[in-house]
Amino acid sequence: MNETRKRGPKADPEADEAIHGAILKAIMEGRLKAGTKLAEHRLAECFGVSRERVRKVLQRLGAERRIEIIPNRGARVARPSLEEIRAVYEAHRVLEAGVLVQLGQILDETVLDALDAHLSQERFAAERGDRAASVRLSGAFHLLLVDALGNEELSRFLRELLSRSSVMVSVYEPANQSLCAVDEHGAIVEALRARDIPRAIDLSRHHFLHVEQRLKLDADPGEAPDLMDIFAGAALG
Amino acid sequence: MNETRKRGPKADPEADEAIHGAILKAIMEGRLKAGTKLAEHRLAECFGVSRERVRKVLQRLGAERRIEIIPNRGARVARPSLEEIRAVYEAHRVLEAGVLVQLGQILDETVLDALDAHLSQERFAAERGDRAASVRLSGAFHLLLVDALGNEELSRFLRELLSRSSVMVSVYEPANQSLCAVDEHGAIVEALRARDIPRAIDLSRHHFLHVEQRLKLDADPGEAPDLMDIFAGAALG
DNA sequence: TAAAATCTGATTGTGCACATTTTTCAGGCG
DNA sequence: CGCCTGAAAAATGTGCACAATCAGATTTTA
Repeated sequence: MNETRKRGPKADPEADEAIHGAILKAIMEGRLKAGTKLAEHRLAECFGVSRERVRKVLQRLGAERRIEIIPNRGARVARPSLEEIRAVYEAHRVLEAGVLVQLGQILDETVLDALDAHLSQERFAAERGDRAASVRLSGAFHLLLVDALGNEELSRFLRELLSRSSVMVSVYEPANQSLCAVDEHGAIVEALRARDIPRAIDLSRHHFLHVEQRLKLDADPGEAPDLMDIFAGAALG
Repeated sequence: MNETRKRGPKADPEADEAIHGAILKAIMEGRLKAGTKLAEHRLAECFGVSRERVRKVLQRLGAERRIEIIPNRGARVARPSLEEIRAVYEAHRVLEAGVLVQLGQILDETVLDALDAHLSQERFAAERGDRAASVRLSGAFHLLLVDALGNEELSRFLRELLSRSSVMVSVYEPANQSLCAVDEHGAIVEALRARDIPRAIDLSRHHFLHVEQRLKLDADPGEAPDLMDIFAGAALG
């Protein structure tokens, strides 16, 4: 009785979570591009729920800075300015420096092995030329670093930053450049294995500055996509 | 015409912001203690607004992790476990390490002077034995460090962490101990002035470990305070 | 008498109707 | 041809009524 959709006015926190996750996933995967309008009634149709439920989820996404809500003008996927993008990348860079310092204190072989395993996946994706996988794994590398600390607060903050930069990629990044050079990730892991934290920080720093430099501005507004297509299979799933 | 309360069903984003700010301030100042029930109808009375408006604000505070919302059981001020507290302090410590690294790159006399001025205030408050001011200034010191970077993301994240630790203080900190020794703050500034970043990081690290060690667990539930008193002057202000 | 079950008052969750604002767009004017 | 004007249409914001659920008191039962 849990898998059938409940139409009645019963409390249903799972549906909220499902819709939140579906929209967030669509943003992360680039299917929802920056600036796309998120009309309440339309979304309600897509998911087959009431407008109020969509509304609540949008408010939450807004509080999480995932989307931008303008009073009386509705919600749209955040279209960050170049300044904001710089700030997000800088925040990630600063955070990672701190993470590396802390990693130097608690580093063990298990973490290093996990990082090595991840690097293999990254290299494999790069060899295949699988851009989608490369983008995903590139973000996952940095996530792996914070998750190694086992700190919920830091992990969540980085996830927030990553979800925002994923939007930026669709706006400011030319389509055919790889995001994070695998070699640079590898160098960081090497420095970590050698317990040379200052070098790891410096490598991380230049790695981010590299990525920031690659940002380019092409204010291509693009087409307004059909929400029905984007959330095709996700209706109450 | 802006200072009179508007009863009509007009859009009023300012009221939301005002209520959000009032509750947040009450939490930060320790007037709302951890675990306090935040009943919707009661709050609506306090602020003289509809229940839905309060509801929306509570949802937002929940998304910001300021309060805890349990389905069908309402909202209460978060009562973090000892584990969560440790995590928040650790997150602050890790973040500040990264901040210090970045500060080493952009540090100038203006920032150092601002820090010195702040230290004077802290010392003055400590001499007076003004505990309230000490607590406030102690948090402000760390805020000053991130704000020196001029990065909106980092500043907001730290503010979130601080608002959470301020709740913790009321739960786990014995009433009569000073929070951050001014000397430790001063030592960090000294290391910064000497451009000795590794030392600054180490000082910061031990400073936080110090504070963490001082945490004690006295699960005093306390009295249920009267919300009407707490938000006495804040009705639509 | 103590534990379990039930009932009741209070609180939270949801959909709906309506007010308000924004957007769209057709028509007229310079 | 472009631009302003204004009214219709669409979308958002809000309060209200009602349903569902929970906490505490009361009653029932072994």
